[in-house]
Amino acid sequence: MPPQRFWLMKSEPETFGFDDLVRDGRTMWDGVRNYQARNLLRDEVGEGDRVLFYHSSADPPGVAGVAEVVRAAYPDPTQFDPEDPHHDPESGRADPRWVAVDLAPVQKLKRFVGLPELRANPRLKDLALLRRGNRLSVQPVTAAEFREVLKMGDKGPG
DNA sequence: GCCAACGTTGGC
DNA sequence: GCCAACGTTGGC
Repeated sequence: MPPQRFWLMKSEPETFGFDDLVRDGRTMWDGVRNYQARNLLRDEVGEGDRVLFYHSSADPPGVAGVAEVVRAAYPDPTQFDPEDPHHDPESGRADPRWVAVDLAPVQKLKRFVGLPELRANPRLKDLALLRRGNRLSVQPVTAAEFREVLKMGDKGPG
């Protein structure tokens, strides 16, 4: 078994938030249409990896919980569906362009860790999420960064 | 609603 | 291969 790795994945809570993941028990994390993110999903993200579930375009934005990758990359079915907003008419079933993974909830953080708080933590200064202009919907997180965010979410600020 | 940042597209 | 135009992301 490959070593467990750590990621941050974004979701818009108005569409699908961490509480929805807890309710459903499992979800297909789909709709990635960026090549850099696709390559990470396809080549690097593996079953058993741990995920910081980040609420983007949200009020407030931040990390809501921890998820686990329960199925590694497979063809994202939404790319073939003409009714789906993520439909890609140029992707064919013989050579699918986009992939999805499945996630399951591990734990909701005791306390939501908002973006300003992440920014304020010097231990997270290299977090990919905080780099200027970053828009990737899946990003690598180091084990130390992952632990740090969990720690922040386990108790009060400061 | 605004706008900065970034990716993609397409004319040349 | 360059680069302007355009679309999207996402915080504020």
